Amino acid sequence: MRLLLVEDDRRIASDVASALTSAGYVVEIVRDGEEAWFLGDTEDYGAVILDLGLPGMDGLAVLKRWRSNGRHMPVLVLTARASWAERVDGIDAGADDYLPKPFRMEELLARLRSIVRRTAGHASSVVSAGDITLDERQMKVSVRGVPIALSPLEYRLVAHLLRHRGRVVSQHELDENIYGHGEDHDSNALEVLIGRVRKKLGAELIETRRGFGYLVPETPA
Amino acid sequence: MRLLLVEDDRRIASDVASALTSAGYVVEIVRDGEEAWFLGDTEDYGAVILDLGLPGMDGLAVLKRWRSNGRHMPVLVLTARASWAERVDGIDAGADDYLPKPFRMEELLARLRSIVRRTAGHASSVVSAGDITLDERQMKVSVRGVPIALSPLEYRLVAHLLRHRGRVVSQHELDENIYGHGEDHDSNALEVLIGRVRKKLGAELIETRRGFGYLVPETPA
DNA sequence: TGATCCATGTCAGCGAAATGTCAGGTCGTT
DNA sequence: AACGACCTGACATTTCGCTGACATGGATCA
Repeated sequence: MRLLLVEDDRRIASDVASALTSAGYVVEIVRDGEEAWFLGDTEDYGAVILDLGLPGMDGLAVLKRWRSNGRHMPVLVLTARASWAERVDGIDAGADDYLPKPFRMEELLARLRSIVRRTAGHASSVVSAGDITLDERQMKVSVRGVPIALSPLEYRLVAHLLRHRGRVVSQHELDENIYGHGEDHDSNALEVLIGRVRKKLGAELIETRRGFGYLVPETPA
Repeated sequence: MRLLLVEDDRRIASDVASALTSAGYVVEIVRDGEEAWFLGDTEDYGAVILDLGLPGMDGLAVLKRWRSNGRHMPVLVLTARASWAERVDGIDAGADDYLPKPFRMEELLARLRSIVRRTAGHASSVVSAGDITLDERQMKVSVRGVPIALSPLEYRLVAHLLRHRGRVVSQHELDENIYGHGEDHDSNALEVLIGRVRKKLGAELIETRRGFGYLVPETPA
């Protein structure tokens, strides 16, 4: 799962990021409120870990703007100031949970799992493109109603492409979202994966944009 | 909005009640588990604030009986004890949020707003999938009407999977909800448990989603 | 106290599924 | 045509989940 980590303290950011990474998440880090807002507004993250006390734009303001733009991803708020007033503000701004610094990494992981689980029902869980339907709750992919068995990696590939249908997705982005950060790329594993998915779901689903990446066309309503 | 406040300590009850009243809620107070259960079962409340440690009937038991009767109003549990195990018990019993004592009144209000905001859930006393029926009130599982004896862990497993039928449940989530701790996982105890349940209830009930978790398919009505 | 039962964890090994690797192919661009 | 990006099929390897057998440990009861 892809996470956005918003934290300006480099030391904390890298500690947290490495813990998250080894827990199997794919992590993007930003240190600035403006950029955090932009990414959270335009990209899809499974969850956001948001430090208050940021340069650029206040963390709570970022959160409120996301919420008022209809962005519902789970948000875990971190803060050094552990006053109850802040907790209240955070919850009212739309935070799903709240973690005062300093914290143990295990607790962060536990709370993260908790909010991800709790808000899992809110995601619109069925996406489709062309003949293909993806049910994220059941992790089931169907072609014209017929369920197709996909391996884990194949599923992640399809899920990511369908979530971002209508735009070109680079190989690098796919790498990051499907595998973790294993920098190998003298391998064509991704291409092989694409091939296998095409064989199962039909070659038309995924278009190749030579030199740029892959595209699942948006289906006109 | 009308609230039910279940709290046997008169001092706390009146403090909370006056705070709630001045926050605009209409509050009814009960001090006894039996009466709480009766009112919660027969009247409609926007939310319930439930203290554990009650005379008459244990708070968690009250909550469980509400839930198994199909009462799904948001419930905020107050407790002096806040261990992980308690939390798991509370969540299993159907609590929407937890607030450890002592607490700030503002935080109680914030959490109350929060659980009311996400009014969505539902819980009924009997769920079924395929040939399997789970009666949560009696903690009884049947296959085509024939009761099957399950061990405590087996029951928790089945109950969790059936409550969340129709979506893939990760091994980790099962771990957390069946056992109550975090990071042991170099054991295959859960897989063994799954195997035993399958032997008792039939292999078709639980599908394996390799790499992701398990799924009890939703049965079309 | 000891015998026994039941629930549960542990372990080793099996087999299938998943995934990576490689060695050519194909296709498009210059 | 030549180059590089991409595709494909075959094969090797690794991972994952299942199973049966055994160990442990607590509860119960004579």
